[in-house]
Amino acid sequence: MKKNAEPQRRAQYHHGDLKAQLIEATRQLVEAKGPDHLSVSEACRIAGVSTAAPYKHFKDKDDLLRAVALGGMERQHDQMAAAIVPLPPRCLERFVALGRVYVGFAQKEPAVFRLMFALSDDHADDDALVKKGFDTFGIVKAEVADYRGSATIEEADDRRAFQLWSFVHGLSFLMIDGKMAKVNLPFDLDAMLLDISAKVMSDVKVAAPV
Amino acid sequence: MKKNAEPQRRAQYHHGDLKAQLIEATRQLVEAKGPDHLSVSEACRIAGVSTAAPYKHFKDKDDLLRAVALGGMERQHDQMAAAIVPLPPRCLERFVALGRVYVGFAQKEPAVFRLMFALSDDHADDDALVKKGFDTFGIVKAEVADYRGSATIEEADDRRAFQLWSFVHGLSFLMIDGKMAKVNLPFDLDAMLLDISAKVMSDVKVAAPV
DNA sequence: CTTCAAAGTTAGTGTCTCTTACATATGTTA
DNA sequence: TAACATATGTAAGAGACACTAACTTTGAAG
Repeated sequence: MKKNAEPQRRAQYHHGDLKAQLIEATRQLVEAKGPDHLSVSEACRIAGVSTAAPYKHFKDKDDLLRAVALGGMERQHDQMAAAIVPLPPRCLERFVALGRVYVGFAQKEPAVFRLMFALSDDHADDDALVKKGFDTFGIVKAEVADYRGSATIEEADDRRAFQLWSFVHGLSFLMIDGKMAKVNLPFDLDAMLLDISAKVMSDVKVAAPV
Repeated sequence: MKKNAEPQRRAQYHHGDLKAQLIEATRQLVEAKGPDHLSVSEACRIAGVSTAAPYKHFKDKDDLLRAVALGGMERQHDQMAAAIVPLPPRCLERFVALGRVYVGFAQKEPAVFRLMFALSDDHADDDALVKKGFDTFGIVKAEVADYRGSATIEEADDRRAFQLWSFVHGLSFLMIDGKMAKVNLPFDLDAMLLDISAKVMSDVKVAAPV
């Protein structure tokens, strides 16, 4: 009854792409069992390496989880950036699209989504993570200013962008926590997003279209 | 060099109030180190009992953490219920007060706040947790209906209450994640809450005051 | 007083994270 | 091309932890 299968013999001593594969294996495990019940050992088993291998690539378990979180932030950012490209400028539909992507990401990868915002202490020290979050928020801020017909972001734009973000952020958490089911809303996400966007942007003086 | 101090000799064999004290010790540890880096063993050390003792009161570690979460939800609920008592009915200030308590709780007990919404899978099976969350949301719904001058909650009230909840929920998470600092908003919480309350409730036809 | 259940303890088992020392591959430079 | 430095892997093990099994103490009920 040998307990380990993979690690002893591989075609090549070097794995070739272990770092990326460890991140991917961990991502799957996080999604399957949650961040608290995953073990680095198990990710090693999936990747087919010894349990000491990860520590050549990551400082510790948290460092690995942070890499998973960063991957999530990049996917989220890219999806949001892509969602607004085909839409005509200066319409509320652009905010709806951003919100739909944000919420959709949380639903597709709930555990990663939580991870992106959950490891607060270590996150604050991770420059890549902070920067990526800042970039994503920048998309929203730019949209708010653009809706107003301006290329420069004013203080009121910050406030409105933050309101939009808070709303979809909270909405995402409540949805993946299953509060929706309990609360029993006859729920149309797009309508909700449109409604909230209109309300948040209701104090905007829209400049005459170009 | 004996490593353990307390467990071997206590005045009484039975602790008397171990369950409550374990919850409190765990709450402190969660707040100090986060849910991933806390150990039941350490909580035992604080409470002065052996490491096997908790399993007479809790099924496993998650069960203990869930008890901590439930305690948090009770405190949050009670604080919210108390906050609106002294305020005159049917004014936006009541929503501001609710939001202030919600966000304030998240700031005072950020780790517990996360815990209340983070263990989704197990949470859904915990009737006490689900019920308490439902009760708290009920406070908001009742306020929305009352603001409208009605004692019965309609579908539009559900929607508005959910919007308010989503907003403060997201705001809370963003604040405790330190996004505020990065985003650098010259931030007045009360003004923000009043603004968002007014916007969310802007489609309410307020009945003539009694 | 006896009995019993509740609530502790001790002594483990198996798993986990992470370290240390060593082995193997890769690229650079003499 | 040989030698070396560096990157990346393994094996073995220390120390902590979650949880279990079997035993002990205590208080209460009959």
